[in-house]
Amino acid sequence: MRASLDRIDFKMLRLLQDNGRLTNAELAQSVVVSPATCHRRTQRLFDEGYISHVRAVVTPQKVDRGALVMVGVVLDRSTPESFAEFEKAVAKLKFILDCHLVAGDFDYFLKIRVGDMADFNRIHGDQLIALPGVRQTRTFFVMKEVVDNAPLDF
Amino acid sequence: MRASLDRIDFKMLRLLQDNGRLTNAELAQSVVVSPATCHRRTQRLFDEGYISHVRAVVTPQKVDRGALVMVGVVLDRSTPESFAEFEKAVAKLKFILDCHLVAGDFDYFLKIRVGDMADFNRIHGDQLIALPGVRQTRTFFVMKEVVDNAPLDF
DNA sequence: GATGAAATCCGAGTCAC
DNA sequence: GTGACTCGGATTTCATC
Repeated sequence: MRASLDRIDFKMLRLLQDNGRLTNAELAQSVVVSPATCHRRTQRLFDEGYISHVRAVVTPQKVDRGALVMVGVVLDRSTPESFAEFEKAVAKLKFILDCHLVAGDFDYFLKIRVGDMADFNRIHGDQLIALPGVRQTRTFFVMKEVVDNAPLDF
Repeated sequence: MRASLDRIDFKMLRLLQDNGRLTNAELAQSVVVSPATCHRRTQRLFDEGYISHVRAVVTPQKVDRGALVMVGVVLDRSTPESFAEFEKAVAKLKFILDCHLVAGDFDYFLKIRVGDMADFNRIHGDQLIALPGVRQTRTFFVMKEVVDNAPLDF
């Protein structure tokens, strides 16, 4: 089997990233191969992990998750155990969309979606500062989402 | 037409968010309605904007975009014109996945994906500090992606 | 090892109720 | 909201290169 992607595979990836509902027949037409070949290639993109999954993107504002907040977190101690404990606890909080260990003034950056500022303040007091090992947090309310989760450019 | 979503609609939204490739027939079974009803409800979720689009999620590491960087940006001036100009320029840079206007120590937060640190350093020098009105940037390299773009919990 | 044509099967989309 | 129907796409097989 071919080791990497050719021009057609990349085009398929981009098309599917833009529209995950494309039918195999449409995709085949767009990249000018037969439906059978297109189907096999698409399978491969999934099987080999180029596409991890397909997601219907839900509009946050429509399901009462219109408020976005970025939070910088500093832990008490910078030990592997401390990090592990924090990360384990974060995974359970479903309102946390991103959690990244970073180099710089913070240990972690969180991206959080909630209904509104009141929600966030309650959650912050109840759940964020209660996370294991948290020394301090810095909250950045998002006032305008200029670009959110743009497609990958490759 | 019903003004909001019932329990079945919410379940469909969650299922489609988890797997955008679900067939209408499968979805209908999962929520225990007929395929015809399920089809109409799904249509509505799209037509009324509950689902904005469907995306195949491409694995960044597989397409040489394995490096993630968060960048805080401070502008020279806090005028609407300055903001508008900055935002317009940001929209053209495809390696910027998120750009949010925030309240706090920064004006904007960016989330950026590139191939590696060398890529980022070149881009930072060439394109980020060259963005209109940028006074300073603070870079946070992501050392570990604990959670990235988790599904929305609603 | 990959391709396209053809054949089968099954779901999407529509209509009447 | 359901059931039935038609059409077209998904998926497999197979011959070919």
